[in-house]
Formats: sequence, C-alpha cells, structure tokens
Amino acid sequence: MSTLPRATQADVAKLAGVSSKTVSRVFAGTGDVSAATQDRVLTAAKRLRFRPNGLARNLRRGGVTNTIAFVMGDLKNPFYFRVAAGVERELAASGFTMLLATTADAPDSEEVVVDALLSQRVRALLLIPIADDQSYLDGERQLGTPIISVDRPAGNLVADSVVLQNRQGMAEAVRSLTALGHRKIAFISNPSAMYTQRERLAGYREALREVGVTDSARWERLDDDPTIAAESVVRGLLDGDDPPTAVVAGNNRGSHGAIRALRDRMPPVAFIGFDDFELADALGISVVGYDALDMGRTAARLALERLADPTAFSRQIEIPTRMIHRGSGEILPPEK
Amino acid sequence: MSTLPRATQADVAKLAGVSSKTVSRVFAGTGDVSAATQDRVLTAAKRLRFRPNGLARNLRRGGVTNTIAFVMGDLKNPFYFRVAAGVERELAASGFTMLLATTADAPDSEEVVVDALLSQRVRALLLIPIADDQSYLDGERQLGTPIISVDRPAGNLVADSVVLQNRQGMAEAVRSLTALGHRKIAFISNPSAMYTQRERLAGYREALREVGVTDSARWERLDDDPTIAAESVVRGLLDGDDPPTAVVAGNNRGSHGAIRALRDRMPPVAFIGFDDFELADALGISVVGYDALDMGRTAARLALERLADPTAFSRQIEIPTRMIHRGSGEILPPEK
DNA sequence: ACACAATGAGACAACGTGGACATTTCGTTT
DNA sequence: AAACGAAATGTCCACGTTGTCTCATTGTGT
Repeated sequence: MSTLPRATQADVAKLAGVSSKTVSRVFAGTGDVSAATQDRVLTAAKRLRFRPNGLARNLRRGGVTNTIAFVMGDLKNPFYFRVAAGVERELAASGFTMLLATTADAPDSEEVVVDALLSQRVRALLLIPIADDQSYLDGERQLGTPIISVDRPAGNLVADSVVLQNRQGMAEAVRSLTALGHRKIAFISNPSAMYTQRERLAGYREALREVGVTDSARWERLDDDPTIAAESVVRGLLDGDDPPTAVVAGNNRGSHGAIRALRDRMPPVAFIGFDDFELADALGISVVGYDALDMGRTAARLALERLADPTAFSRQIEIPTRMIHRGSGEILPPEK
Repeated sequence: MSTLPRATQADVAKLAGVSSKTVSRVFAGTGDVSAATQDRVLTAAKRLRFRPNGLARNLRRGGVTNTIAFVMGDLKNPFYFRVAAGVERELAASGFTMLLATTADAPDSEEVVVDALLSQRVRALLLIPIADDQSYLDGERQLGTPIISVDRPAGNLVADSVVLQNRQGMAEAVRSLTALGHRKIAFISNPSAMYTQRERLAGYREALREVGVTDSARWERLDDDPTIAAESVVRGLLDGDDPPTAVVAGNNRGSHGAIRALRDRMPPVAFIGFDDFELADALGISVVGYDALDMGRTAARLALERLADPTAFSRQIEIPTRMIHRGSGEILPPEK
C-alpha cells in the first residue's frame, strides 16, 4: 500500500501535452479552452488524481481565503453549539467555510489560538471572548479583518458584536414572578465573573427593586467554581431558614441542577430558567428563551457585511429574548 | 478608517535593516539569530503588524497543513455536536485545528464539500457519510490522506471507521423489556434508510425472535419523512386496537416524541430510548447510552495514528453502548 | 600568532498557482 | 484572396515563505 506522489498542474500538463497554464484555465474555469483540450486535460488529471492546490491558489490571489474562523471557549454547552450551527449555515450559504476552534476555556490560550488562525489568513474572525481583554486584536482589525464579538462584548476593542438581551430577559422573568406575589426569589448561576451572568443578575435585581425588594443579596448564589453543583446549592437554599418561594437560574447548568432539586418539592417552588432546552415543554419548565441559531446567523452576517464594507461604523446587535410560560413559573407563593 | 497594507517578511526586513531570511529565522525559531538582531526584527514586525503568512509557509513546506476536516450532515443533532467536541479536543491536544463543514443533509453536496476541503490540503478527513457511496474518495486515500468514517461505515471505500454497537445496544434494551414479560414492543424511528437505524431495527428484531416473537412488523414505525412527528406516530399506535405495552425509540428525535406521547398515559407504557440526553435522569427515562465524546476522540485518534503510519491495516472500531435503567424501562406490562 | 570551529546572516531558488501579455490559429468579412 | 478579429494556447513571473549554500565574523586552543 504505497503512497502516490501528489500531482501538480505541471504534471497534468505534461501528460496532456499542453502548458500548465492551460491546465490552470481548465480548473479555474477562466479563459477559453477548446472542448478537445479540456477533455485531454481532465483525463490526464483524473489519471494522476490531480486536485488543484488551494494553498497555492490562495497565496497567488493575495492571501485571500474563503475561510472564516469561529472561536469559542468550549464545545460542551449545547447553546454554543446552536450558535455554531447558525454561523455555519449562514457562511455556507455565502460560499464560506467555518473553521471552528476552541480555547478550552483557558483565557491565556485565547490569543495563541486566535493568532494561529489569523496566520492562516482567515477572512474574518467570530469570537466568543473568554479573556478580559481583546486589545491584541486591534492590529488585525486595522488590517481590515472583520472581527465580531459573540455573546459578550469584546474588551478594549472596537468590534461589531451580537449579544442577548440578558438584562431585560431576566428582568421580565422576575417580574412575572413578582406579579404573582413572589418576593423571596433566589438567583443561582456561575461563574459570576461572566458578562452574561452579571447582566442577568442586574436584571434580576432591577425587577426586585421595582417591587421594593432591596435585600436580595441573601438569595443570590453565584459561585466562581463551575464544579459546584447547582443542585446542592438550591437544596441548601430550600433547607435553610427562610427559604425562597421561587428560583431563577442564570443559565443552563443552573437550570438543570435546580430542576433536579425542585422535583417533588412540597410546597412547590416556582422556577424560571434562562436558556431553553429540549423537553423543557415535557417537563413544564418556564424559561427565558431566544433563538441561538439566529444569534449565529446574525454574527456571520455581520462579518460578511463588514467584509463588503470595511469602513462602516461598528454595530452592536441585541438578540431578543422572550418569556416562555410552561407552568413552573406560574406556581403561586404558598399562603402565609 | 483606512485599511493598512499587510506587511511581509521583506517589509519587516527592510525596516529592521536585515535580510528577509533573518526575519524568517526569527519567526520560525530556526537557526541562530543574535539577541540584538532578534529584537530589532520583532520591533519592526510589531510596528508593521506583521504576521507570517501561513499559506505561503504551508505551500513552501510541501502543502502540509495542520488542519483536519470533519464533515457531517447537519449540526442540529446534539449528538453530533458532542462527537465534534471530542474530535476537536483530541485534535487540539495534538496541535491540529478542526475545520468543520456540513453538507446540509444533502447527499449530492457531500462530494462538493469534501472536494473543496481536500483542495485546501486538509491533513486528514473525518466524515459522517451521508451519501451512499464514498468511492470518490479512493483517489485521495491512495495519495495518503487518512479518511475516517464516523457513525456509519463508508460505502465502497476502504477506510477506518468508528461506529456504535447499534445492534447489540438495541437488542439489550429490548431484552430487558422481554425479561419483564413485554411482548408487544413498538419500535419507532426515522429515517429508515440510515445505517444506524437499520442496525438498531435488526437488534430489536433479534431480541424479539429470541422470545418467539416473529410478527413484530406491525409494531415497527419507520418513516422516511423526518418531518413526521414521532409524537403523533406513538399516539396512533397506542390509540389503535391491540396497543403495545412498551415502546423503544431508535434515536433522539423518536425519544423526545415518544416521551411527550407517553406522559401521563394510563396504564403506563414502558419506554427505552437510544441516545442519552440531558435531564433524562430527572424524567426517569431509561436509555441506551454511550460516550459520544469518546466517539469523536477515537475518530480523531485513528486519523492521527494513520497519519503516523499510512501503511497500517484499516481498522473498524466499535464504541460500546450500555443500558441505563432509570425507571421508564422497568414498567411491567399490565396484567392480562 | 595561527589554524580551525562555531556562530550569525545573506543570496538564491522553489513550492503550485494565476495574472499580464505575447503568440498562433482559426473562421469570417469584403 | 487578403485582411481582420476572436478564440486558443503559451511564456514568464510574482505571491511570501523557507531550504540550501555561501560568506563573514567571532571565539578558542595551542
């Protein structure tokens, strides 16, 4: 099982009895080539298993690839997956390919990973910032590479961005609970340092303040350690003295833990999660939902538009959230 | 907001007062360069926002990239997402980058997409086959590109592959039902043409034959149209005359539909799904589970190993499945 | 002081392709 | 039949990098 050498245009040309430029013309589809010549070239190419070298082609064309990179912290979260799906779909529709890379949630590796991608001359960069500072990208931005920040704003960098209505979404959820009479509402989430969680926490506090609750700190559970299970945190809250009558979660992970902790709890505790998930309807779980696929598509579209007009003003787009009522959020507080 | 020109080694060299080869040495980390010279080069490079051109580098080095492509039909299914995560993790650990592409579930586009990737000189190709025939890849295989078929075997092509123990997994699930006395067991899934579904159906039939049930066809519901909701299919079965006492699903989609249809059904109907999912434990759903992440890692590892030894025999690896009992599969058939 | 090795740095070519331009080969018009 | 324009093909070189050589400079041991 030996390995064949890779053929070039020159090899094909020799076999077909033409110049390499003619082979180039055949494969690039440019210029006029007679049907007979084209035939001979294609036959020779097939025999040699020739395939044009995209690297050389892109180099010759001025280092312009049709690849767009999407960098995220980790692939574990299904939310990011749908975002990626949206990006891919939009890019594919425009003839681009998505290069997906992760930074293993390590802020230090972000720059390294991004650098490697930029060296490969990706046409644009979509990034879910994980480090606090993206100023290292400013040089590349000045070179004309579109940089789109996804899910969180970039730090110290002018860039287009697509984020969720985190604050409003969470505020709306909490308001729907306070409207039912809930006042002791717990907020669980982690890690606390993350932009999205900070925003959602702010929305939570805002809605509580509107009904005069200002001492919510004792219901807030934000941990920096992502390995702390939300389930036990919620159990701890409920089993303490003065337990909350409702719980909201700042993200998927929190929701799943809370749902486990709240199952069959008597009296029932109201719950609303952030991020919709499969079978939430079967479980009757109310959530703050949004279109993750659309978020990806929007980010990709921003990149393509900036590619078309590099001088446009940078744009910040917010993807709307919407409260989805399924029962768990409509549980009334127990009578006093 | 004008766009800066992109600098090359030559530009940096001129500014630093050295030859371009010296710049090359600095950035490639090869050869001996004095500290003073290195400093001047790096300063000049920073000022010009220079970043080495990976395209040119790869071309010069003989068209060898560090990119490995993973092609799948669609990103919608969370299962594939975890496979992709596994691939990415394993590749990243070895210094490779994953290029993710989809074929939009269109068999015709598979070859087009793959061809584009191979033109970009990806180092290896991981593929979830969607078309029936992958013989078009044979030429590339002969050129030494590792080709790994994931989740399904490749058609008409010698290739390494990683698949699940579909047949055994499903047989085990059905056996656990027959052991409880179930005989009327429905199988729902789609699309029927897919390899995994054919295998799982075979496992289902095999387990039923072991207890003397040979007329299972009336309980089998495989539809080619993926838009047909599994939920209504299951409802139809249960509301017909002679309803099944247990249901197994061939995949995620089937499970979700079945779970909705079976909720609060009296008398309760036993259920086992294929593919584990988040919160299945909270719902008490028994499933045939497996490690999707491991599947991706294994596929990536196969590619890396073949890269190291292109002449090795091709390998077919099976990822084990395991029955996870959570309650829904342990419901007894109603007394006659 | 001298030969010799080690180190630092440059000149040049080549990777495979496509752009610019030149040249040949036709078919068509008058 | 001469003249002309379009079609078909070829030549040469550059894209940005690095491998191979070559050469200059410095240090080392005797």
